This record gives sequence, C-alpha cells and structure tokens, in this order.
Amino acid sequence: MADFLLDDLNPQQRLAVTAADGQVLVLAGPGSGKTRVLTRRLAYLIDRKNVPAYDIIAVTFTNKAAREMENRVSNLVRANIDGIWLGTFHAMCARLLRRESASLPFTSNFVIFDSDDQETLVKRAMRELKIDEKMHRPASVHAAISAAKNDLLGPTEVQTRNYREEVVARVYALYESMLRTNNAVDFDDLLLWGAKLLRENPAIREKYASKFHHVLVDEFQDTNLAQYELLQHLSSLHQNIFVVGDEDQSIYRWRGADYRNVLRFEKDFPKCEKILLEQNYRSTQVILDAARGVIDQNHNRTPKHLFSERGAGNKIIKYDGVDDHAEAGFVVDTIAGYLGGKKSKASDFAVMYRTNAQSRLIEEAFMHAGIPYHLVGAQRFYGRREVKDIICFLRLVENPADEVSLQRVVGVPPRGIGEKTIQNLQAAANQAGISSGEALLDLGRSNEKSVFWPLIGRSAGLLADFGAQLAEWCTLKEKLSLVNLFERILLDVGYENYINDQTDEGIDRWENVEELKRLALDFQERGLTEFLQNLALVSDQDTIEDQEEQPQAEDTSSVTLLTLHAAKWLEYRQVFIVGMDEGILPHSRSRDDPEEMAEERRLFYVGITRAKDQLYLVRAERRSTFGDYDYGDPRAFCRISTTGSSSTRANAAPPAEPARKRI
DNA sequence: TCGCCAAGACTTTTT
DNA sequence: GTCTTGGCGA
Repeated sequence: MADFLLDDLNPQQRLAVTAADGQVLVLAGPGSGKTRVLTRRLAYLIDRKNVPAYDIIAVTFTNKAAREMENRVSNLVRANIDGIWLGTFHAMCARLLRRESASLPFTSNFVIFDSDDQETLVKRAMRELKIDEKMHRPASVHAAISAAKNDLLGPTEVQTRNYREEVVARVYALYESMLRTNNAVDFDDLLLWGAKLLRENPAIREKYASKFHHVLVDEFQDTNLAQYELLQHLSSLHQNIFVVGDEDQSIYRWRGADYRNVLRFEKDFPKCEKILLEQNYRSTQVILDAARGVIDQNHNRTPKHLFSERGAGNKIIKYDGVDDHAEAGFVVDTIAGYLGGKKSKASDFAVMYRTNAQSRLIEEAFMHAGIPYHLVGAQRFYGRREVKDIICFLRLVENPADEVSLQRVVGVPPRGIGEKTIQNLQAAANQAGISSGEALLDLGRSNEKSVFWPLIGRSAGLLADFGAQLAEWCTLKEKLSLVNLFERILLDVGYENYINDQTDEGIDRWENVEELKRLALDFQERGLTEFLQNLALVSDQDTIEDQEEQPQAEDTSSVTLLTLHAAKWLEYRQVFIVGMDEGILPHSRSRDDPEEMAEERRLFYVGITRAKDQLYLVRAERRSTFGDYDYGDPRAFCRISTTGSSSTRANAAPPAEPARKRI
C-alpha cells in the first residue's frame, strides 16, 4: 500500500522519521533532506503514533522555517495541529516568560529589546559609570555581556581576572538593573530567563516537562548553552528528544552557538540513536568532494561521506583576477555569457562573499552590464532609522517606562529638546523614584504645577508639550485601531515632512514607513502589544526571503548577491565565491585561533555546498581596502581539488608561498 | 539645540 | 570608499 509519509524517503531518512521514542540525533549533511525529515517526523508522530499536537514542542531558528514547517505538517496530517508549540527558540521563550511572569522580575507585558536597543542601553550604563568609551568600545562590552548571557552567567558570575573583565561586570550589573526598570528583556534574556525559570522552579519545570511528550529541534548545531539547558529541562520527564543538525554547518560561533552541543548530546544521552543523512540531492559529486576536502580538516565531528546520484559534473573553475575590478568583471562577463545563450536565467546564479563591503564593486559591475541583481539581507528593514523611529514611538505609547525608546524619539523630529534637557528629566525622575516616561507624562498633565517643572530649566515647556502629546496617544491607544493610532502619531509629529525631503533617499524612507503601516494592518485585530512583540521577534531575513518564495514574472528574475552567512538556507545552479584571498576568506581576524579557522572552513563549506551544478572560486591578486591597494595571498582555501578525482588532494597541496609585500 | 564638517573605524548578523 | 560619531560654531 502506498504511504505518502514514508514512500519517497531514502532508507536513512525513513529510519529517522520512524525512530522509536527516546533520544535521536540526526546528522544531516547539506542538501540531504533535513527539513523533510523533520516535517515527516512531526507528521508521523501526530498521524501514526496519535500524539496530540499540543504534546509537542518543535523549535527552529527562524520564523520562516517555523512557518514553512507548520504549513507542510498541517497538509500532511488529518488532525488539527493548532495546539502545537512550533516556533523559534526566542518566540517559545517569550511565550513561556509571559505565562510565568509571576515568578519573574518583570510583568507579562515586558518589551523585547533588540541588539540596537541593547547597545544603546550599554552606552547609557557606561556613561553613568563614567567609563571611557575610547578604551572600552560599547560594541565590544555589549558583545561580552551578550556572550556571558549565552553562557548563562549573571553579572555576579562573570570572571573578573583583569580590568577589562571588571569593567564588563560593572556595566553588566547596571545594564541589568536598567532593563528591569524599563520592564524590558533583551534577546539573550529570553533564553537566559527561560532556562533559569525552569532550573530554579521545580513546579514550573515539571509542568512543562510533563506537557511536552516530544521535543524536536532544528539546526541543533547552532544552539548555545542556554538553549541546550532549556531543551534538557523541557525533555527531562519524557526524555523524547529528536534533534537535527550538522556540526559542519555551524557558522554562528560569534553569537554563542556551540557545535560541541552535538558532542554534549551524545555524551549526555549515551543511548541516543544516531542517524547520518549522507545522500545529497543537490550537488554534483565534484562539488561534494571539494566540500569534503575542506571540511575533513576539522576535528570534533562525525565524518560524513556525502554522495550524489547526479554524477561527477563539471570541473570547479578557479579564476585569479589581477585586481578586484577584474574579479567582478569575470563574474559579470561569465554570467552575461550564459544569459546571452538563453539557456540560463539570472536567478540561476549567486555571488557569495565573506563581507558585505565586497558587494559594492560587484554591484557596480552588474549595473554597468545591465544585468538585474538583488542583495539578500544587506539592508535590514527593521534596522532602518525611520522604521526604528516609528517602532520606538509605538513602544513608548505601549510602555512609557521604556527609556530607550523615549530617549530616541524625544527629539524626532527636532523639537528643541536636547541632551541637557533629557539629562535633567532623567535626574529628576530618578530622584522621585519613577521612570523618565512617568515624569514626562506628569509634566504633560500639570505643566508649571508639576513638581518636575522647576527641575528641568529652560525647556520645561517643550518637554511638557511632548508629555501632553504622549498622554494623548496613550488615551487614543484604547480608542483607535492600531493603524489609526499609527497614522495619528505620524501626523501629530509631522513625520512625513521630516523624513521625506523628496530626494530619492527621502522617498525611499517614506516608502519604508508605509511598508511598516501595511504590516500593522495585519495586526488590526491582535493589537499593539502583539504587533510590537512580533516586530521584535520577526526580523530581517524572514521578510526578505519571503519575496524569493513567490518569484514573480520571468523577466523580474535576477542574480542573487549575498554573504556566505546569508547563503545557509539557499541553493543555486551556479555559485561564484569571490574574494578567495587569505585575509578575506579565511578572514584575517581568524588567523590566530584554530577554532576560528575551523569556523571559516565551515563557512566556506556552506558556500560550496550551495552550488547544484557549477562552482567558481574567484580571487584577486590585489584589491583595494579602505582606499589603498593590498596584495593578497591565495593560501589555505585555494588548495582544493577541482575535478573531484581525489578528495584528499586538498590536504596534500604544496606549502603556501610567503605573503607578498604591500606596495 | 541643531546642523555641519572632519576624523576614525570598518567580519559575519537565524532572534 | 562610506558610514557613524564627536566637536564646534551659529
């Protein structure tokens, strides 16, 4: 009898999908049908094992992956799957924290600070502590705090072996208390508090551990320590945990991801069933062999023998341009050649690079040649100034205690309120033991009669005006629909005039505001709170790639330009990896650290395995960096077999020539 | 307080 | 090369 759930799976995939209860570790090479296995497993549990959907939690790393999985599973099973907990780690944790806020130091309507907000708050903490921002850059202090949180370390638990670490600890402590007064959590907190909550409250832990009979995890190699602990707690009772990942594709170490969680899993669950998915449905054997030549140099992993039934395929083509212009020229000329032949369309091609800065020259070359192209993930919609402005206005209306938003929008557009006035407001509010937002609202209500009036100085009137404005919005929040509130705020502050100066840039910015308004329209029924939460947790990559899913007319097809990191989910017939120079790929900052070099190899590996038919490795003899020219050195990563005849050839390459001098 | 100019920085960016 | 930041004058 035909079985649509299992028939089209290969033996390894079927083994994984139908595995017995317990712990299952699926190591899935690139293009081996990882998503398919995960969705079929979910469908199998629900449809064949009669597991109710609400007994299952399945976590992914992107909203897009979660949405896709939900759609596919609901198409595969007869049962209704509404009760399933399916989403990103962060969204699942946000839900958990809102439900259990009684046991937490914030209320259930907490706001979520994104990385920009985090950095703003770090800066404020540093100023308050009078720490020199030249010596300790806020970005790096922020990174240190974030890393500590990913390792589940609180402000009193971080190491203070030297002055720098001590500075970080002090900033961390103040930063943390500032989050509390803002009733806010940051991205990292969602995971940290989630793990802490379950660790320290046995009753709550048991509640969820008994609820979730099955725990499923996607992209397991990119979990951090907090996520790992979370998974342990959630599966602590029923012990049914099914994880899918590939340690060779772990490329987010700098954000706390630790591929060694795969090893940890094997150690913590010695009885786990380990299944390797090695049949690749994407690439030719030549490409897979090249990829293997790169990745086999890494340690602490399970070796995999990726194979393809697609045959050897074309040789990998290497190209050394004289400079970066020649590099871009080669890419564009090659693609132009194919497009002239009519057999290929622009969307068959992708150009991948290590750093975003490399895209500029390539873009110019495409523009010059008149070939349509688009960038993936370069300009983050939610990171745009105008988008962030509006979000902060809305956040302030939702939660006037949000000091980060207040500070941002109090002078947008400029209304005569500057640094000094804000400082006075903060000091006055501090003294009264309330937030600046509350003090501002009081000023708006009582004007000169407010106790804060004399403490502000010259601009008290301006501040009171803004406070009254904010108070009005807060009242309107209850009466108007989300979109009407949105429009009202824009109108009240004259935002369109401010942002749209009729230049191309101004028009573009205003269009972004309108795009945000369209998004708000989808949340008319759910309201402001949910809209804001969604904005915090649904970001960037999700929205951009959605357009890819619905390719429009043929003539809009274009070449894709993207960083190697952004390439992870994608595949193309022909892939160009450019900038194959020591210092760029592998990146110079990785040179001295073997773990970092291993990550560069994984990044390269991810890039190689995106190619279905044809791979090009391109480099330049010299390239301009920040104005003047540098000579590159084609070391480690250019030693790669182009014919696939021997995957060990990459290791046996002659030693690299010494780096050439710079002119 | 705001807007302009010069100086300095500059890997990657699932949430 | 280009974006952000900080200092200074109007």
